[in-house]
Formats: sequence, C-alpha cells, structure tokens
Amino acid sequence: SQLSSINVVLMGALAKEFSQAVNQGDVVVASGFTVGKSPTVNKDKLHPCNLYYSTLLALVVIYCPSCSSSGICCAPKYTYVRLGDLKAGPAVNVYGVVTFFKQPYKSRGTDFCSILKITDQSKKEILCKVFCKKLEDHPNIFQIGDIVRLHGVKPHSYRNCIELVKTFGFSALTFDGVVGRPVEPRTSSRSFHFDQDDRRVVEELRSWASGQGFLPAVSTITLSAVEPKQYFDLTCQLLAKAPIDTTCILLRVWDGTRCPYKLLKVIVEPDVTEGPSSFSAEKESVIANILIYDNHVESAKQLKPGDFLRIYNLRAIPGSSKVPGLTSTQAVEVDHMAFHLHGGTAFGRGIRLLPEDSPEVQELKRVIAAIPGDEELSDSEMMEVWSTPPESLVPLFVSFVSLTVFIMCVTERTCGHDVQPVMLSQLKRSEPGRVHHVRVQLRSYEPLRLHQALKLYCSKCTTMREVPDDEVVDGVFSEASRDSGPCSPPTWALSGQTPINGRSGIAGSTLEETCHLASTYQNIVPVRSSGGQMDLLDLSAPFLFRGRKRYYGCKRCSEAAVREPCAVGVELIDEKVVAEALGVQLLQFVLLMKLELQDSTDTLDVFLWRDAVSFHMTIKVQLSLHQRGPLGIQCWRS
DNA sequence: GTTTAGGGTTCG
Repeated sequence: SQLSSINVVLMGALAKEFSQAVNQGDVVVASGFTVGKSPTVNKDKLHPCNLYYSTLLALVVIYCPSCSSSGICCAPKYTYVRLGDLKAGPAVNVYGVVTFFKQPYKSRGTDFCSILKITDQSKKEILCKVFCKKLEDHPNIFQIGDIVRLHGVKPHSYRNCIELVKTFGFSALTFDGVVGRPVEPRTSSRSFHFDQDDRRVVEELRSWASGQGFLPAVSTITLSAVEPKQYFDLTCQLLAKAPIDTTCILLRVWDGTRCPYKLLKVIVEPDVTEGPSSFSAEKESVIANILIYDNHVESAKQLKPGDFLRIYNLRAIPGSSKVPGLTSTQAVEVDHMAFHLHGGTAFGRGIRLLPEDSPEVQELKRVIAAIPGDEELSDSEMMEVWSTPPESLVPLFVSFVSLTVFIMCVTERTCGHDVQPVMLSQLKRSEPGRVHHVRVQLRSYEPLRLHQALKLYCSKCTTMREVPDDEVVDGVFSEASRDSGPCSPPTWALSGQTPINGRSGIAGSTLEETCHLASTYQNIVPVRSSGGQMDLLDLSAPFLFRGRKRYYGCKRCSEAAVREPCAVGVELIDEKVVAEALGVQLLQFVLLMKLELQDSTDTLDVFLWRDAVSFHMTIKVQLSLHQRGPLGIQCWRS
C-alpha cells in the first residue's frame, strides 16, 4: 500500500489502559500484532490491512515527544494458570518447578522432543511435552528444581490425566530454583516480557519448593563420592574425546576430584583423539573415561575439549568391562571403575553443555584451579612442548583458532609507562631507534599455529631456519643407514653412561628406533659409519635426543666430529656439554611471529622474535578456544 | 495448525 497510515485495533484491558494513557501526537510502538484484512477498506478507502491485537503477544509503548517522558508500557498482563486448575482447552501460560526432565532428544518425527514434569503450590504434577525443531527453543533446564515459565501450552487430556503440549505462541523461560540465587531467565528469545510480578512468582516457587523435599539434597555427585553401580549426574569438563566405533564415543573428563576407585583406562589411537592424546601421570589419575553409547553419540560429537558438561544418569560400573572396538590383544582391566552413558532417554539420560557463567561451572572452575600442579604450563613444560616435534603438537593446538595479542607495555628497562601512545602514521614518520607506545588493533597474524612460530636460530651467524619435520629427519636417518658399513666404535661410546649412542658397526638406526632409545637413555647422539669411522649425521637432523627433546646444530658454524665429551666432574651432561664436545654450534629455539597492526591512521607489520625459553616481557599473548569459551589449557604468557 | 511422545535404566 502507498498509504502511510494504518488502523490498529486494541481490545480488552490493553484498549482500556491505552485510551487512558495516550494523547494526540504521541509516538506509538506496537509489537506482536497480527496483520489482517480491513473489513472497511471499500468504505473508508484507507489501508487494506489492520493490525490486530493478539492476546498472547501484543505490546504497546507510548512515547510523548513534547515532554520527552519515558515510554509508558501498556503490555497486557499475562495470566498464569495454577497447575491444579488446568482443564483441557485452549492454550494457557503456566509456571512450575521442574520435578523431572529429559534433555531435548531427536524424535522420530521432525522435531526435538523435551519431556518435563512440573509442579506448583497446588501440588499437582503435570507432564509437559515440547516439540521444537531448534534446540535453543526448548526450555533450558539444568537440574531438577529449576523453575520454568511456559507460554502457549495447551492442556490435553491423555489417559485421564491433563498434560501440557507446546502449541503456537510457545516460549519458555527457565530460572535457577535455588533460593537466593539471581533471578535471571535463561532463554534464547531476543525479547520477552519479565517484570517484578514474574520475579515474585519465581521467588515464591523457590521458597515453596525448598520446603517440599523433592529437590535432591546434592544436585550432582563428584567423582570422589561415586559408588559402584550408582546412577548419577556428573558435572565435569571435557579434556579430550575419541570415537570408539559407530555406536560409542569416549569422553575423557575431570571434575577436580579424585575417584577412590581405580579408573578404567581406554586405549585409543592418538590420531583419532580430539584434544591432547595423553596427560601427565598426575593428571591422568584424576581423569575419568566415559563411554557414551547410541543416541547420545550424536550430542557427544558436538562437544569440544574444554566444554563444561553435565552428564545425566551416568552409570558407574565396577569390575571388568568390555570396551567395544578393542582387540583381544588388549588386556581387559579387572576391578576398574567404568562409566557408561547407556542408550535411550530413560531417567533423563543425556548430555548437556553448561554455560560458562552458570554457578555450577564457576564452582567447577574453582575446584579445578585448586588442583596442585594444574596452573598454567610452567616454562619447562612449555619448553617441553616447544621442543617436541611439531606433528605431535597439532592435537594440542588444533583448537586454538583465535589468537588475541595484547600489546601491554614495553619492559621497564627500555621505557617508562608514561610514554603517550602515538598513531601509526606518526610512528612511521619518526626516526628509527626510538621507543613508542601504540594502541592498535590486531588485523592479522602469522603463523596460525603456535608450533609454526618455532624456529631454529644460530646466535653466531644470526641465521634462522625451520624446525625440520619428521619426514626430513627420517630421510637423513635412512640415508645414513644405507651408507653404514662396519666400523669399530671407541669403547667409551658403548657405555650406557656416556652421552654417545648409536647402532654403530651394524647399520644406522631409524628415527623411530632412536626415539624409542631416547626414552631409556638420557642422551642419544645418532651416528653413522663413514669409512670405518664413526661420524655424526647430517646436521639437518637433530644431533642430540634428550627424552622428547631434540637439539639441532648450525650447519655453517659447526665443526663436528665424534669425540669423547670431557664430562669428568660435570654433574649434569646437558645439551651444551654435548654440543661443545662434538664441536656443534647449538641452535636455539626461537619464536617468530608476524603481526599486522592497524589504527585509524595506518597499518604496520611487526615482527616479533624471541628466545623461546625467555619468551616474555614485551607481549602478553592470550591463546583462547574460540568455541564456547572454556579452555582445556589456558596459556597466558606474559 | 500434522507428527513426534505419552518418564521409569543397558545388556556394550
């Protein structure tokens, strides 16, 4: 229509309230009206449509431009029916305390189905059935005792009982049911009506329910309190997960407490594990392996390491346990506690993600933070990570998809905190060598993976090179083994006490064998036979293996030869001692990053590089999980 | 203005 006016039809209490409040010239905002044909269009030639008041949704706000008075809200009062007064008939609105619930699950039809039972002061217990395609439209219930407000539910009679079924105009708000907690509605609705009366209803239901005794004394059980054969709800953080077979997925979780029973170990391939494939022995001892079956596999697939979860109706199974997907060669562990989430939805069985800001997650975070030794990675642990072959780091960092870099301040030794920030355009015009502060936005950064930032640096010739990947190193090893002929190693090289080791005299060892040896011997120097003499490998490969760490030498600056290290009187034979003995110029691990910064005036490329061991001071880097916040590992380097 | 499910432990 070209017409710029339209009729709005109000009825009932809203019409009365509106007529008392409105004045000519007021601005009116009408929301939630339905559009219908105007029956008078032929007579009045006005707009062919009218806006009609709809009982469940209409809201009118009046604003007076001349006096700038605040808007007057003429929303109709929603009316709520006591559960004891429900009769089969048109849609109603209700409040109730949740006494039973099933997480939304995929129905055989087109929607997800939520089942809940609610009660109120009338003590009538009513079953509610909610069918919605979108998960977020379902009531967001975490535990028994939560309070729901349901709009647009239709009372039906089924087997002589009144049930409520979601109908058109359905919406749900959920509240924590604990007396004293903030009254904050959980909902995906962008707008909803909630006022002091609603608050009062929630608080009344809370205090009524607290005296009724149907709320569980402890809402969930921790790993430390779980008993064999028990069914329980577990609030926990997901650390890693791995598929077992088509009907089973493994979740590795912890809740910050130690289970008094031995926990089932499940061995899976590291390359199918999402999240770290292993943890320190200390951490492993508090990690529970949970086998998730059948219909729950689908929801488990959506979870990410770092997520906080509640698993409902988990079963603790003592004794031997057959794990699907494992071959007969893997020993079945007897007397270890296994946790199963069986198929089906009986007893509310299911998994749900808990939001970061929920009191349960806040509490869980406190408990986890208090576990000794689980602070952020120490420098040595970080170094451990950095000097590990990049491939094995990938699972650890694959989830770090967003990298935020805060330029905090330059260290006190080089400038003071009173330096005023300058714009980038100004900075680019200034003379070199001066110290500046900038306040900028990070536009992009490279590399995207932390391990890719790791380089090898020679402090003598100041060149930098990439850390070779295993394929390259493998090549050097097999090349060396082809060359190997007989040679007589010096006697000192055969002793397990010395830092020199190699399968000299026969053939060179493979990279894999060397890594294996490195777990037994403190220092492994791979060697090859060259003209009957023992020689070092090409310096493209590490010249030294110490545990999981590998050390490299500079090809340009080393004058390498196999010599006995003069380790007499030296207590610790470390990489420096070995490098010196072999005439190898040791390469340092450094971190190199490129940042693209911008402000309103210009952009600037910044290269950061630093000794990996003392990477701190100038930059504070927060690595965070992009998805849903919580972190398996939160790294703050400062 | 349809259907789905309509609570009540797997069977690994």
